[in-house]
Amino acid sequence: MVDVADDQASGARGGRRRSESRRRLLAAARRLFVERGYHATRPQDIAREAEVGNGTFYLHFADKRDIFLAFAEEACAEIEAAIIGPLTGPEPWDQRILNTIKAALAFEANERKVIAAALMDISIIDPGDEEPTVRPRDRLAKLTAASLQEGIDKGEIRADLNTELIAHSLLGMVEQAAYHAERSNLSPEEVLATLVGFVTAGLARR
Amino acid sequence: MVDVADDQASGARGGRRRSESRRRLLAAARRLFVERGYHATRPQDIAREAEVGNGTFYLHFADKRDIFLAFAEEACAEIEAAIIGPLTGPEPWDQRILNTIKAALAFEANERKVIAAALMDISIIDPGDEEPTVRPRDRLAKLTAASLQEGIDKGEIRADLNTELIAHSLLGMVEQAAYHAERSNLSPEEVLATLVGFVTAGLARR
DNA sequence: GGGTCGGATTGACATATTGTCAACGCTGGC
DNA sequence: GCCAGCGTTGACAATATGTCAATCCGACCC
Repeated sequence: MVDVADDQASGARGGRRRSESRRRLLAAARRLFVERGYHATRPQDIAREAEVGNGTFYLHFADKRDIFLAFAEEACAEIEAAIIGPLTGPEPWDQRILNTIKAALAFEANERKVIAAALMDISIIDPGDEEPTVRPRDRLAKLTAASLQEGIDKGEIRADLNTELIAHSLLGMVEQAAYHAERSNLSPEEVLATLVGFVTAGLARR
Repeated sequence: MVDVADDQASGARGGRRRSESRRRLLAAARRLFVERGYHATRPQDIAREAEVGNGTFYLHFADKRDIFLAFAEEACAEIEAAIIGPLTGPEPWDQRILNTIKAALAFEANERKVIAAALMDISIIDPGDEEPTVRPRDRLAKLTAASLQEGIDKGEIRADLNTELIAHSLLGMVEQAAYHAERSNLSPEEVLATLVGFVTAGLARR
Protein backbone atom coordinates (compact mmCIF):
# COMPACT_ATOMS: atom_id res chain seq x y z
CA MET A 1 0.00 0.00 0.00
CA VAL A 2 1.22 3.36 -0.91
CA ASP A 3 -1.03 5.49 1.12
CA VAL A 4 0.79 8.05 3.11
CA ALA A 5 -0.54 7.17 6.50
CA ASP A 6 -3.62 6.04 8.27
CA ASP A 7 -6.89 7.52 7.23
CA GLN A 8 -7.18 10.02 10.02
CA ALA A 9 -3.51 10.68 10.45
CA SER A 10 -3.04 12.80 7.33
CA GLY A 11 -4.22 15.98 9.03
CA ALA A 12 -7.67 17.44 8.78
CA ARG A 13 -6.51 19.25 5.61
CA GLY A 14 -8.52 17.34 3.04
CA GLY A 15 -7.83 14.14 4.90
CA ARG A 16 -11.48 13.27 4.91
CA ARG A 17 -11.64 13.64 1.16
CA ARG A 18 -8.58 11.48 0.83
CA SER A 19 -9.83 8.65 2.93
CA GLU A 20 -13.19 8.78 1.20
CA SER A 21 -11.47 8.21 -2.14
CA ARG A 22 -9.52 5.33 -0.77
CA ARG A 23 -12.64 3.79 0.67
CA ARG A 24 -14.47 4.08 -2.63
CA LEU A 25 -11.57 2.55 -4.53
CA LEU A 26 -11.33 -0.37 -2.17
CA ALA A 27 -15.05 -1.01 -2.32
CA ALA A 28 -15.01 -0.85 -6.11
CA ALA A 29 -12.02 -3.16 -6.30
CA ARG A 30 -13.77 -5.64 -4.09
CA ARG A 31 -16.83 -5.73 -6.32
CA LEU A 32 -14.78 -6.12 -9.46
CA PHE A 33 -12.33 -8.71 -8.14
CA VAL A 34 -15.22 -10.83 -6.96
CA GLU A 35 -17.24 -10.39 -10.12
CA ARG A 36 -14.56 -10.53 -12.81
CA GLY A 37 -11.51 -11.91 -11.07
CA TYR A 38 -8.02 -10.51 -10.75
CA HIS A 39 -7.03 -11.09 -14.33
CA ALA A 40 -9.84 -9.17 -15.97
CA THR A 41 -9.96 -6.25 -13.57
CA ARG A 42 -8.03 -3.17 -14.75
CA PRO A 43 -6.93 -0.37 -12.47
CA GLN A 44 -8.92 2.02 -14.64
CA ASP A 45 -12.04 -0.11 -14.31
CA ILE A 46 -11.65 0.24 -10.58
CA ALA A 47 -11.25 4.00 -10.79
CA ARG A 48 -14.32 4.30 -13.02
CA GLU A 49 -16.40 2.06 -10.77
CA ALA A 50 -15.28 4.14 -7.80
CA GLU A 51 -16.17 7.32 -9.70
CA VAL A 52 -12.80 8.91 -9.24
CA GLY A 53 -10.32 10.08 -11.83
CA ASN A 54 -7.90 7.45 -12.90
CA GLY A 55 -4.83 9.21 -11.59
CA THR A 56 -6.43 9.01 -8.18
CA PHE A 57 -6.02 5.26 -8.19
CA TYR A 58 -2.26 5.61 -8.17
CA LEU A 59 -2.28 8.11 -5.34
CA HIS A 60 -3.72 5.45 -3.10
CA PHE A 61 -2.30 2.22 -4.44
CA ALA A 62 0.89 1.44 -6.26
CA ASP A 63 -0.75 -0.95 -8.69
CA LYS A 64 -3.27 -3.73 -9.02
CA ARG A 65 -1.44 -6.13 -6.77
CA ASP A 66 -1.28 -3.49 -4.09
CA ILE A 67 -5.01 -2.91 -4.02
CA PHE A 68 -5.57 -6.66 -4.10
CA LEU A 69 -3.42 -7.03 -1.01
CA ALA A 70 -5.43 -4.30 0.69
CA PHE A 71 -8.60 -6.13 -0.27
CA ALA A 72 -7.32 -9.38 1.19
CA GLU A 73 -6.39 -7.58 4.36
CA GLU A 74 -9.83 -6.07 4.65
CA ALA A 75 -11.49 -9.42 4.04
CA CYS A 76 -9.40 -11.00 6.73
CA ALA A 77 -10.37 -8.32 9.22
CA GLU A 78 -14.00 -9.07 8.48
CA ILE A 79 -13.68 -12.76 9.15
CA GLU A 80 -11.85 -11.94 12.29
CA ALA A 81 -14.69 -9.71 13.41
CA ALA A 82 -17.19 -12.45 12.59
CA ILE A 83 -15.52 -15.17 14.63
CA ILE A 84 -13.77 -13.36 17.44
CA GLY A 85 -16.86 -13.49 19.64
CA PRO A 86 -17.60 -17.23 19.39
CA LEU A 87 -13.89 -18.03 19.49
CA THR A 88 -13.14 -16.24 22.72
CA GLY A 89 -16.49 -16.70 24.47
CA PRO A 90 -16.89 -18.16 27.95
CA GLU A 91 -18.46 -21.45 26.80
CA PRO A 92 -16.77 -24.85 27.17
CA TRP A 93 -14.30 -25.61 24.39
CA ASP A 94 -16.47 -27.89 22.31
CA GLN A 95 -19.25 -25.35 22.32
CA ARG A 96 -16.79 -22.65 21.29
CA ILE A 97 -15.63 -24.79 18.40
CA LEU A 98 -19.18 -25.32 17.28
CA ASN A 99 -20.08 -21.65 17.54
CA THR A 100 -16.97 -20.56 15.73
CA ILE A 101 -17.37 -22.95 12.85
CA LYS A 102 -21.01 -22.00 12.61
CA ALA A 103 -20.15 -18.30 12.48
CA ALA A 104 -17.43 -18.90 9.92
CA LEU A 105 -19.72 -20.91 7.67
CA ALA A 106 -22.51 -18.35 7.92
CA PHE A 107 -20.09 -15.62 6.95
CA GLU A 108 -18.62 -17.58 4.10
CA ALA A 109 -22.02 -18.43 2.71
CA ASN A 110 -22.43 -14.79 1.69
CA GLU A 111 -18.92 -13.80 0.85
CA ARG A 112 -17.14 -16.88 -0.28
CA LYS A 113 -14.99 -15.16 -2.86
CA VAL A 114 -14.04 -12.51 -0.41
CA ILE A 115 -12.93 -15.15 2.01
CA ALA A 116 -11.06 -17.08 -0.62
CA ALA A 117 -9.11 -13.92 -1.30
CA ALA A 118 -8.45 -13.35 2.36
CA LEU A 119 -7.13 -16.82 2.95
CA MET A 120 -5.34 -17.50 -0.30
CA ASP A 121 -1.62 -17.70 -0.58
CA ILE A 122 -0.88 -14.17 -1.68
CA SER A 123 2.60 -15.11 -2.78
CA ILE A 124 1.11 -16.65 -5.91
CA ILE A 125 0.06 -13.22 -7.04
CA ASP A 126 3.03 -11.47 -5.59
CA PRO A 127 5.94 -13.19 -3.86
CA GLY A 128 6.92 -9.92 -2.20
CA ASP A 129 10.51 -9.21 -1.23
CA GLU A 130 11.84 -12.44 0.15
CA GLU A 131 10.66 -13.40 3.60
CA PRO A 132 7.30 -11.78 3.56
CA THR A 133 5.61 -9.84 6.27
CA VAL A 134 3.00 -11.65 8.30
CA ARG A 135 -0.01 -12.43 6.22
CA PRO A 136 -3.31 -11.12 7.47
CA ARG A 137 -4.30 -14.72 7.84
CA ASP A 138 -1.62 -15.36 10.42
CA ARG A 139 -3.48 -13.10 12.82
CA LEU A 140 -6.52 -15.33 12.54
CA ALA A 141 -4.42 -18.38 13.17
CA LYS A 142 -2.85 -16.81 16.24
CA LEU A 143 -6.27 -16.04 17.67
CA THR A 144 -7.42 -19.56 17.04
CA ALA A 145 -4.27 -21.01 18.54
CA ALA A 146 -4.78 -18.95 21.69
CA SER A 147 -8.28 -20.30 22.03
CA LEU A 148 -6.97 -23.85 21.66
CA GLN A 149 -4.28 -23.21 24.21
CA GLU A 150 -6.91 -22.12 26.67
CA GLY A 151 -8.63 -25.45 26.20
CA ILE A 152 -5.35 -27.25 26.77
CA ASP A 153 -4.65 -25.28 29.93
CA LYS A 154 -8.01 -26.27 31.28
CA GLY A 155 -7.27 -29.87 30.50
CA GLU A 156 -10.11 -30.12 28.00
CA ILE A 157 -8.05 -30.44 24.83
CA ARG A 158 -5.26 -32.92 24.32
CA ALA A 159 -1.88 -31.40 24.92
CA ASP A 160 0.23 -33.31 22.41
CA LEU A 161 -0.53 -31.11 19.41
CA ASN A 162 1.16 -27.98 18.17
CA THR A 163 -1.59 -25.39 18.58
CA GLU A 164 -0.48 -23.01 15.88
CA LEU A 165 -0.14 -25.77 13.39
CA ILE A 166 -3.59 -27.04 14.23
CA ALA A 167 -4.97 -23.51 14.02
CA HIS A 168 -3.65 -23.08 10.49
CA SER A 169 -4.98 -26.49 9.59
CA LEU A 170 -8.41 -25.62 10.89
CA LEU A 171 -8.51 -22.47 8.80
CA GLY A 172 -7.65 -24.40 5.68
CA MET A 173 -10.20 -26.97 6.60
CA VAL A 174 -13.10 -24.60 7.06
CA GLU A 175 -12.21 -22.70 3.93
CA GLN A 176 -12.21 -25.78 1.77
CA ALA A 177 -15.25 -27.22 3.43
CA ALA A 178 -17.18 -24.03 2.75
CA TYR A 179 -16.10 -24.09 -0.85
CA HIS A 180 -17.17 -27.66 -1.33
CA ALA A 181 -20.41 -27.15 0.56
CA GLU A 182 -21.41 -24.28 -1.66
CA ARG A 183 -20.58 -26.06 -4.87
CA SER A 184 -22.34 -29.25 -3.86
CA ASN A 185 -25.28 -27.58 -2.20
CA LEU A 186 -24.79 -29.41 1.06
CA SER A 187 -27.11 -28.35 3.82
CA PRO A 188 -25.49 -26.10 6.42
CA GLU A 189 -26.57 -28.57 9.09
CA GLU A 190 -24.73 -31.44 7.50
CA VAL A 191 -21.60 -29.39 7.00
CA LEU A 192 -21.64 -28.14 10.54
CA ALA A 193 -22.28 -31.60 11.96
CA THR A 194 -19.48 -33.20 9.97
CA LEU A 195 -16.89 -30.55 10.72
CA VAL A 196 -17.72 -30.25 14.38
CA GLY A 197 -17.87 -34.02 14.78
CA PHE A 198 -14.48 -34.44 13.18
CA VAL A 199 -12.75 -31.58 14.94
CA THR A 200 -14.02 -32.24 18.43
CA ALA A 201 -13.07 -35.90 18.17
CA GLY A 202 -9.66 -34.92 16.86
CA LEU A 203 -8.95 -32.50 19.68
CA ALA A 204 -10.65 -34.10 22.67
CA ARG A 205 -8.55 -35.35 25.47
CA ARG A 206 -8.72 -39.10 25.52
CA MET B 1 -6.71 -23.73 -22.98
CA VAL B 2 -6.72 -22.93 -26.58
CA ASP B 3 -4.62 -25.68 -27.92
CA VAL B 4 -6.17 -27.39 -30.80
CA ALA B 5 -6.19 -30.88 -29.45
CA ASP B 6 -4.15 -33.25 -27.43
CA ASP B 7 -0.46 -33.28 -27.99
CA GLN B 8 -0.36 -36.34 -30.15
CA ALA B 9 -3.67 -35.84 -31.85
CA SER B 10 -2.56 -33.05 -34.16
CA GLY B 11 -1.13 -35.43 -36.71
CA ALA B 12 2.53 -36.31 -37.06
CA ARG B 13 2.92 -33.26 -39.34
CA GLY B 14 5.03 -31.12 -37.03
CA GLY B 15 2.97 -32.28 -34.11
CA ARG B 16 6.09 -33.12 -32.20
CA ARG B 17 7.40 -29.63 -32.71
CA ARG B 18 4.11 -28.23 -31.55
CA SER B 19 3.91 -30.18 -28.35
CA GLU B 20 7.54 -29.43 -27.62
CA SER B 21 6.77 -25.71 -27.76
CA ARG B 22 3.84 -26.13 -25.47
CA ARG B 23 5.91 -28.09 -23.02
CA ARG B 24 8.63 -25.45 -22.98
CA LEU B 25 6.11 -22.68 -22.44
CA LEU B 26 4.46 -24.46 -19.58
CA ALA B 27 7.78 -25.20 -17.92
CA ALA B 28 8.87 -21.60 -18.32
CA ALA B 29 5.57 -20.32 -16.96
CA ARG B 30 5.93 -22.52 -13.96
CA ARG B 31 9.37 -21.19 -13.15
CA LEU B 32 8.29 -17.59 -13.54
CA PHE B 33 4.99 -17.85 -11.69
CA VAL B 34 6.78 -19.42 -8.76
CA GLU B 35 9.65 -16.99 -8.82
CA ARG B 36 7.92 -13.70 -9.60
CA GLY B 37 4.25 -14.36 -9.03
CA TYR B 38 1.30 -13.99 -11.35
CA HIS B 39 1.25 -10.21 -11.33
CA ALA B 40 4.81 -9.64 -12.43
CA THR B 41 4.99 -12.39 -15.04
CA ARG B 42 4.33 -11.19 -18.61
CA PRO B 43 3.37 -13.48 -21.43
CA GLN B 44 6.43 -12.27 -23.30
CA ASP B 45 8.69 -13.10 -20.37
CA ILE B 46 7.34 -16.60 -20.57
CA ALA B 47 8.00 -16.81 -24.29
CA ARG B 48 11.54 -15.52 -23.86
CA GLU B 49 12.24 -17.92 -20.98
CA ALA B 50 10.88 -20.74 -23.11
CA GLU B 51 13.06 -19.58 -25.99
CA VAL B 52 10.22 -19.37 -28.44
CA GLY B 53 8.97 -16.39 -30.40
CA ASN B 54 6.36 -14.37 -28.62
CA GLY B 55 3.61 -15.06 -31.11
CA THR B 56 4.05 -18.72 -30.29
CA PHE B 57 2.72 -18.10 -26.81
CA TYR B 58 -0.68 -17.20 -28.22
CA LEU B 59 -0.81 -20.25 -30.45
CA HIS B 60 -0.81 -22.42 -27.38
CA PHE B 61 -2.57 -20.34 -24.76
CA ALA B 62 -5.20 -17.66 -25.03
CA ASP B 63 -3.62 -15.43 -22.42
CA LYS B 64 -1.89 -15.38 -19.08
CA ARG B 65 -4.82 -16.71 -17.16
CA ASP B 66 -5.07 -19.62 -19.55
CA ILE B 67 -1.49 -20.72 -19.04
CA PHE B 68 -1.91 -20.25 -15.32
CA LEU B 69 -4.85 -22.61 -15.36
CA ALA B 70 -2.80 -25.14 -17.29
CA PHE B 71 -0.05 -24.77 -14.72
CA ALA B 72 -2.48 -25.37 -11.87
CA GLU B 73 -3.77 -28.44 -13.64
CA GLU B 74 -0.30 -29.82 -14.10
CA ALA B 75 0.58 -29.17 -10.47
CA CYS B 76 -2.52 -30.99 -9.37
CA ALA B 77 -1.65 -34.00 -11.48
CA GLU B 78 1.73 -34.11 -9.79
CA ILE B 79 0.32 -34.14 -6.31
CA GLU B 80 -2.05 -36.81 -7.39
CA ALA B 81 0.84 -38.90 -8.65
CA ALA B 82 2.69 -38.37 -5.38
CA ILE B 83 -0.09 -39.51 -3.11
CA ILE B 84 -2.04 -42.02 -5.12
CA GLY B 85 0.18 -44.87 -3.98
CA PRO B 86 -0.01 -44.31 -0.23
CA LEU B 87 -3.65 -43.35 -0.48
CA THR B 88 -4.80 -46.52 -2.16
CA GLY B 89 -2.31 -48.95 -0.69
CA PRO B 90 -3.26 -52.19 1.10
CA GLU B 91 -2.31 -51.00 4.59
CA PRO B 92 -4.82 -50.44 7.40
CA TRP B 93 -6.53 -47.06 7.25
CA ASP B 94 -4.49 -45.27 9.89
CA GLN B 95 -1.29 -46.34 8.24
CA ARG B 96 -2.61 -45.14 4.89
CA ILE B 97 -3.42 -41.75 6.41
CA LEU B 98 0.06 -41.51 7.83
CA ASN B 99 1.73 -42.51 4.58
CA THR B 100 -0.38 -40.16 2.55
CA ILE B 101 0.19 -37.15 4.74
CA LYS B 102 3.87 -37.98 4.82
CA ALA B 103 4.03 -38.16 1.04
CA ALA B 104 2.07 -34.94 0.68
CA LEU B 105 4.32 -33.07 3.09
CA ALA B 106 7.46 -34.37 1.42
CA PHE B 107 6.18 -33.25 -1.93
CA GLU B 108 5.13 -29.87 -0.67
CA ALA B 109 8.46 -29.26 0.99
CA ASN B 110 10.03 -28.93 -2.45
CA GLU B 111 7.25 -27.38 -4.41
CA ARG B 112 5.18 -25.41 -2.02
CA LYS B 113 4.33 -22.65 -4.44
CA VAL B 114 3.40 -25.12 -7.08
CA ILE B 115 1.04 -26.78 -4.70
CA ALA B 116 -0.45 -23.52 -3.56
CA ALA B 117 -1.26 -22.82 -7.17
CA ALA B 118 -2.77 -26.22 -7.66
CA LEU B 119 -5.02 -25.97 -4.69
CA MET B 120 -5.94 -22.32 -4.74
CA ASP B 121 -9.35 -21.07 -5.63
CA ILE B 122 -8.82 -20.33 -9.29
CA SER B 123 -11.96 -18.25 -9.46
CA ILE B 124 -10.10 -15.40 -7.77
CA ILE B 125 -7.93 -15.09 -10.83
CA ASP B 126 -10.65 -15.97 -13.24
CA PRO B 127 -14.27 -16.62 -12.34
CA GLY B 128 -14.80 -18.46 -15.60
CA ASP B 129 -18.20 -18.61 -17.23
CA GLU B 130 -20.62 -19.08 -14.41
CA GLU B 131 -20.74 -22.54 -12.89
CA PRO B 132 -17.22 -23.63 -13.54
CA THR B 133 -15.97 -26.94 -14.71
CA VAL B 134 -14.61 -29.28 -12.09
CA ARG B 135 -11.43 -27.97 -10.64
CA PRO B 136 -8.39 -30.19 -10.90
CA ARG B 137 -8.47 -30.26 -7.14
CA ASP B 138 -11.83 -31.98 -7.10
CA ARG B 139 -10.20 -35.06 -8.56
CA LEU B 140 -7.87 -35.24 -5.62
CA ALA B 141 -10.76 -34.87 -3.23
CA LYS B 142 -12.69 -37.65 -4.95
CA LEU B 143 -9.75 -40.00 -4.64
CA THR B 144 -9.36 -39.18 -0.99
CA ALA B 145 -13.05 -39.62 -0.37
CA ALA B 146 -12.95 -43.05 -1.98
CA SER B 147 -10.14 -44.07 0.31
CA LEU B 148 -12.12 -42.86 3.33
CA GLN B 149 -15.18 -44.73 2.15
CA GLU B 150 -13.15 -47.89 2.01
CA GLY B 151 -12.24 -47.38 5.67
CA ILE B 152 -15.89 -46.87 6.51
CA ASP B 153 -16.94 -50.01 4.66
CA LYS B 154 -14.44 -52.00 6.63
CA GLY B 155 -15.82 -50.52 9.83
CA GLU B 156 -12.56 -48.81 10.67
CA ILE B 157 -13.66 -45.23 10.18
CA ARG B 158 -16.72 -43.66 11.75
CA ALA B 159 -19.64 -43.62 9.37
CA ASP B 160 -21.36 -40.41 10.43
CA LEU B 161 -19.27 -38.05 8.31
CA ASN B 162 -19.72 -36.89 4.77
CA THR B 163 -16.64 -38.35 3.08
CA GLU B 164 -16.33 -35.83 0.29
CA LEU B 165 -16.62 -32.96 2.66
CA ILE B 166 -13.97 -34.44 4.91
CA ALA B 167 -11.77 -35.10 1.90
CA HIS B 168 -11.90 -31.45 0.87
CA SER B 169 -11.26 -30.44 4.44
CA LEU B 170 -8.22 -32.67 4.66
CA LEU B 171 -6.76 -31.15 1.52
CA GLY B 172 -7.18 -27.65 2.91
CA MET B 173 -5.72 -28.78 6.15
CA VAL B 174 -2.58 -30.30 4.74
CA GLU B 175 -2.04 -27.38 2.42
CA GLN B 176 -2.20 -24.86 5.22
CA ALA B 177 -0.20 -26.99 7.59
CA ALA B 178 2.57 -27.29 5.02
CA TYR B 179 2.58 -23.56 4.50
CA HIS B 180 2.81 -22.86 8.18
CA ALA B 181 5.40 -25.55 8.75
CA GLU B 182 7.68 -24.10 6.12
CA ARG B 183 7.38 -20.55 7.36
CA SER B 184 7.90 -21.50 10.98
CA ASN B 185 10.59 -24.06 10.34
CA LEU B 186 8.76 -26.79 12.18
CA SER B 187 10.40 -30.17 12.00
CA PRO B 188 8.75 -32.58 9.60
CA GLU B 189 8.38 -35.05 12.45
CA GLU B 190 6.40 -32.64 14.56
CA VAL B 191 4.15 -31.69 11.67
CA LEU B 192 3.50 -35.26 10.75
CA ALA B 193 2.84 -36.27 14.34
CA THR B 194 0.39 -33.43 14.93
CA LEU B 195 -1.53 -33.90 11.72
CA VAL B 196 -1.73 -37.65 11.95
CA GLY B 197 -2.64 -37.51 15.62
CA PHE B 198 -5.43 -35.09 14.96
CA VAL B 199 -6.81 -36.74 11.85
CA THR B 200 -6.78 -40.30 13.10
CA ALA B 201 -8.49 -39.29 16.31
CA GLY B 202 -11.04 -37.32 14.34
CA LEU B 203 -11.88 -40.20 12.03
CA ALA B 204 -11.55 -43.25 14.26
CA ARG B 205 -14.61 -45.23 15.07
CA ARG B 206 -15.39 -44.76 18.73
C1' DG C 1 -17.01 37.39 2.90
C1' DG C 2 -12.67 36.97 0.66
C1' DG C 3 -7.90 35.49 0.36
C1' DT C 4 -4.37 32.09 0.89
C1' DC C 5 -2.44 27.72 1.46
C1' DG C 6 -1.64 22.94 0.90
C1' DG C 7 -3.07 18.54 0.10
C1' DA C 8 -6.22 15.92 -3.22
C1' DT C 9 -7.82 15.19 -7.71
C1' DT C 10 -7.74 15.04 -12.60
C1' DG C 11 -7.09 13.51 -17.34
C1' DA C 12 -4.03 14.02 -21.19
C1' DC C 13 -0.04 11.80 -22.43
C1' DA C 14 4.37 8.99 -22.44
C1' DT C 15 5.56 4.38 -21.63
C1' DA C 16 4.80 -0.44 -21.53
C1' DT C 17 2.20 -4.63 -22.45
C1' DT C 18 -0.78 -7.59 -25.08
C1' DG C 19 -2.44 -9.86 -28.89
C1' DT C 20 -2.60 -10.31 -34.38
C1' DC C 21 -1.12 -11.69 -38.67
C1' DA C 22 1.32 -11.79 -43.12
C1' DA C 23 5.51 -13.80 -44.19
C1' DC C 24 8.69 -17.39 -43.48
C1' DG C 25 10.71 -22.08 -41.93
C1' DC C 26 10.65 -27.03 -41.24
C1' DT C 27 9.69 -31.61 -42.09
C1' DG C 28 7.70 -35.61 -44.09
C1' DG C 29 5.94 -37.57 -48.33
C1' DC C 30 6.53 -38.37 -53.01
C1' DG D 1 14.42 -31.82 -55.08
C1' DC D 2 10.02 -30.03 -54.58
C1' DC D 3 5.52 -29.44 -52.58
C1' DA D 4 2.08 -29.23 -48.92
C1' DG D 5 0.87 -27.70 -44.82
C1' DC D 6 1.44 -27.03 -39.96
C1' DG D 7 4.28 -24.31 -36.85
C1' DT D 8 6.87 -20.30 -35.84
C1' DT D 9 8.16 -15.58 -35.92
C1' DG D 10 8.61 -10.70 -34.85
C1' DA D 11 6.99 -6.30 -36.37
C1' DC D 12 3.10 -3.73 -35.41
C1' DA D 13 -1.65 -2.19 -34.05
C1' DA D 14 -4.52 -2.07 -30.14
C1' DT D 15 -4.75 -1.67 -25.16
C1' DA D 16 -3.38 -0.93 -20.66
C1' DT D 17 -0.47 1.27 -17.15
C1' DG D 18 1.54 4.84 -14.69
C1' DT D 19 3.11 10.14 -14.44
C1' DC D 20 2.60 14.83 -13.69
C1' DA D 21 1.55 19.76 -14.56
C1' DA D 22 -2.58 22.02 -14.03
C1' DT D 23 -6.55 22.51 -11.30
C1' DC D 24 -9.75 22.01 -7.61
C1' DC D 25 -11.43 22.04 -2.95
C1' DG D 26 -12.08 23.15 1.63
C1' DA D 27 -9.95 24.64 6.04
C1' DC D 28 -8.18 28.39 8.21
C1' DC D 29 -7.28 33.24 9.04
C1' DC D 30 -8.27 38.09 8.69
